[in-house]
Amino acid sequence: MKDSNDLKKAGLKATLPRLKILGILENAKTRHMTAEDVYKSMLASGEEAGLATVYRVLTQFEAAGLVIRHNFEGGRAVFEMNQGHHHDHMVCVECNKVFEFNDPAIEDRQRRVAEKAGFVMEEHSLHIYGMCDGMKKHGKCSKK
Amino acid sequence: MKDSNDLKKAGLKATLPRLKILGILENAKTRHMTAEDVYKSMLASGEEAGLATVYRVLTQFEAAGLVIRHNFEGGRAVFEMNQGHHHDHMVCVECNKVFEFNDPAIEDRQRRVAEKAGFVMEEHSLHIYGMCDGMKKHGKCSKK
DNA sequence: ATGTATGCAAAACATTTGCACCTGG
DNA sequence: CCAGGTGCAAATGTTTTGCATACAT
Repeated sequence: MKDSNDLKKAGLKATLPRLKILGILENAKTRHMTAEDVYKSMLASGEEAGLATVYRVLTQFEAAGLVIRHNFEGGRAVFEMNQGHHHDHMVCVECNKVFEFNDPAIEDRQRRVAEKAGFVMEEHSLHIYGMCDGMKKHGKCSKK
Repeated sequence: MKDSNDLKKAGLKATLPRLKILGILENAKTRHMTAEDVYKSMLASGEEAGLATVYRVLTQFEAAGLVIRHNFEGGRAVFEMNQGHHHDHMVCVECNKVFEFNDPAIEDRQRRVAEKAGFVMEEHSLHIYGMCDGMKKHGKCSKK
């Protein structure tokens, strides 16, 4: 659970908007939110806020390693708290729900592939798009 | 090697801009091009062309399965001819060069992961970002 | 002919930036 | 107090769309 100390460690003043955004990302039911999602959540909780600030703060948090930005298909970026352990994502094309997973075998093979190509891997992302379980079973997902 | 027949099969008239774009994508030295790349290439070969048309045609080609669109990091989409066989990508963050690879073990694990989660996979993308061999060896890549 | 495509300009988005005002330490 | 942060509005960059004209069949 991050707090104002983590912000200071990152060289960022513990301002109200930043603390608020941190809280939203930590307590969100959906761990993966767009900048707009965060912005709306701030407004909803009666907070003065500008969308530009949300973007600025999220970008700073990303640089500080506090959050991770993902570019899934569909144009808008989504952000999630960085929990320290790498994982990949499955995204439901029906309800947009995001599922996390980690497969050591895949991670290992990726390392090998990069190495064999003389490639210095900095980061990697694996996205699986499809239809989630809820959609299959009930004809629709939570969101749709 | 696709031609006007493939366009007709896709329900698209064999117009000059479409044939030209098809040719550019097939013969490009760099298999992965942005819409702007294609547009500039058309102008360079003395073709009347609008960027909007390039986007429209590429989108139609994608829908027809003729080309594949990728959303790498960095905002702009890149397109490549669909050669029929799925592959993943390594992108050099220095020179933007794109390398293709295919690892059966990874493909297999992905299928398993999705299956175990009750997920009906429609597509998947694996992107490795890092520094390519040329960059490591010569201090710079072709493009930079 | 005639339904489609095209080019241009304007619109639509997501995201970033300039700037005057505000605020945390 | 004062550097850094914020909100707002305007700018940016990419992709999409409306519309009158041009083209393939």
